[in-house]
Amino acid sequence: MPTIPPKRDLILDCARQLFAREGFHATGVDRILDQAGVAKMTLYNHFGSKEQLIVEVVDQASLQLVGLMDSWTSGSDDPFEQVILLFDGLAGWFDSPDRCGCLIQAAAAEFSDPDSPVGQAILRHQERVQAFLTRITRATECPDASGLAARIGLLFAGAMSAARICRCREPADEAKKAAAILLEDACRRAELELE
Amino acid sequence: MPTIPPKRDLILDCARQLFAREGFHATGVDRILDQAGVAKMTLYNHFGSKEQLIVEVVDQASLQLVGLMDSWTSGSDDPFEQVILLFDGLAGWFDSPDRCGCLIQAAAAEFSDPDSPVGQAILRHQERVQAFLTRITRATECPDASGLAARIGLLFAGAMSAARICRCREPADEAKKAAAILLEDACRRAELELE
DNA sequence: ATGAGAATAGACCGATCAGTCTATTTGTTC
DNA sequence: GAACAAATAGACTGATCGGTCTATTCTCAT
Repeated sequence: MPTIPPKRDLILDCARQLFAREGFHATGVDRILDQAGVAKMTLYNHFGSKEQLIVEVVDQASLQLVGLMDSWTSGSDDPFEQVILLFDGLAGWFDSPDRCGCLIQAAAAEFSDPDSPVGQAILRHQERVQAFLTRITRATECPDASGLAARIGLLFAGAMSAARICRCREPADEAKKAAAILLEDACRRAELELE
Repeated sequence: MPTIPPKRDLILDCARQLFAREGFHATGVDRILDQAGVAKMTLYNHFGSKEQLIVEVVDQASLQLVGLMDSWTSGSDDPFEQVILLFDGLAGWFDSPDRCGCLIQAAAAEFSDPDSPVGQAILRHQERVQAFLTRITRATECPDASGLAARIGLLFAGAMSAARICRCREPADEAKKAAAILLEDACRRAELELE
């Protein structure tokens, strides 16, 4: 017997797909039950409410995305190459046709109250991403690594937002160019200051 | 008698506020009617359906935003200064406490079908913004003005997306720095090629 | 004053919403 | 085989959804 019941993961997976495709408010609980082939009480015994289910879906999606970012960049130790790999990975991520944008951005659009449970989950994600990017930019040894990470994060978020609309990899490719320029510029300035 | 009935604009305004604050699916038609103090048939006589109302709200929000972008940048003819003014304007825009992100991004999150009427309105907005930014970057006389515009557009979208979560002007300020670097870099490369 | 078009209140429709409850069946472990 | 927890189907609740309909009132130009 698995420590985590498979039914629970099944519900989580189906909910994630439906939420991503149709939106959170537009997806009824019954639709999730149909898709998962699961009884209503099974869902409510596991999650208690639709809101709690959404929180867990958002948290799972966040961990999955940050995990992907980590695996994309694991091929190199050089921060410059890592940023390239990061946006290449993102571009590949958006190549899959069934993908419709970033689930966490969608959640942020539908749940604007930062004090709500869902809002808190979104904030947790934002911190995870920022911590990850800062870990990369700190290796450049240029000052203001967190500022540089924030700017690269903006490109990352912008690429996701644009990809939701155009449904292609071009935004990620364009963001890669921009991120490379920002990183190059930051390193150049750091060298100038050292002289 | 005004050519455009004031009741119609009142509905449009209330709907825009509620959609921005609560989301599109989460906002019922009745809530809009209460807020506007208007009878149900008045809304349906003017717009025909909730979906059509959403389309008009999105279109109005798009025209308003592009108009703002135009007014922010109208203080200068220099493309470099215009980009600075653009992100300064955006930062100021997000300073108002009642603002919760970009309505068009929220619409893109909730209506993922690009063929739907709402999806079409979102695409129209994207084209408007891209055309506006390209008009600015073309004045730099550097090659790939549209690519540069796309990259600045990513920063713009990223700043909006981040501001929805952190509810502050910092993302726009950070995006301004990044955009300045991108623009500077593009001009520098153009000069190098001329030599 | 009258006729017309716009707006009104509010009942009403079937569908769906999130969530609860019960009674039954299943699968696993002693 | 007995016991127990997990999952099942499905009826059910009250509320809300988007949308329709009717009958009445308001406003205003003729």
